[in-house]
Amino acid sequence: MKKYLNDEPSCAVDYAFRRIGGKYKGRILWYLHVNTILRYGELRKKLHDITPKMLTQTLRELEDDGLVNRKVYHEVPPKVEYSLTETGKELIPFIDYLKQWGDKQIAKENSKL
Amino acid sequence: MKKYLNDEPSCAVDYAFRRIGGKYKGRILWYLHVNTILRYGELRKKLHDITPKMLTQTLRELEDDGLVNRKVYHEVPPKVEYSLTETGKELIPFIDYLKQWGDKQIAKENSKL
DNA sequence: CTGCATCCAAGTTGATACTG
DNA sequence: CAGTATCAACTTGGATGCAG
Repeated sequence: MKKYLNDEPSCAVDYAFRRIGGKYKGRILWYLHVNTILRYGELRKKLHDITPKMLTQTLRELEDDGLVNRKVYHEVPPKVEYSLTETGKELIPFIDYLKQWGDKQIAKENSKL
Repeated sequence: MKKYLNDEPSCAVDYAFRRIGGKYKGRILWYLHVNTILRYGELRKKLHDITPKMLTQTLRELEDDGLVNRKVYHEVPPKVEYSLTETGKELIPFIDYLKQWGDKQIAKENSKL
């Protein structure tokens, strides 16, 4: 994650956006909110249009940012579970709100057709 | 803006993210929330690191998405004012929340140094 | 003052094949 | 099962100059 330092009052808004602004981050956080715990393969199925590379990359970024936990089971076959951290959970109300807003906008668009 | 249609439950989250996920959109919405009305040049000063091209481009996207109003005064010199639409205002609680979260995270990071 | 046009650089995502 | 590696394509942002 890039550095970010300036004296703008909205600095924090920008900061937050960069942490959750990836193409799939919103959806991953949402799925982990709804399901609490998901394995790598389960996330892959839910995000049906994601490549393994992007999924791994995105999960690593979220992990580095302290938003998700990664729990590895050293077994055969391997098993890795992902879940929200406390910090990640703090974002849920916000994602909830965003989802409601999105639903509303989509409904509005459909009613125009 | 690209089409987006699938049957995922989190569809709306993704939809919303694409509408406010640009590099400067969060900040612009925030400034328009705090100041209510801003002229092109004022926004440019506040977003001191933005180029005119990006500012115009971003404002057009927000306008097309129905989040900001653009009011042109046909005078010399020209004058253009931007403000939030009703739909745009609905995003404010969300941006507020996000800002608080961001401030908190930044404080946390600083305390670790 | 408020932009638009052009060209280019950088960053982000995708496709495909392969591994412990 | 859960990833990595490599390369290509796409998207976004920046620099500069000009215009109504």
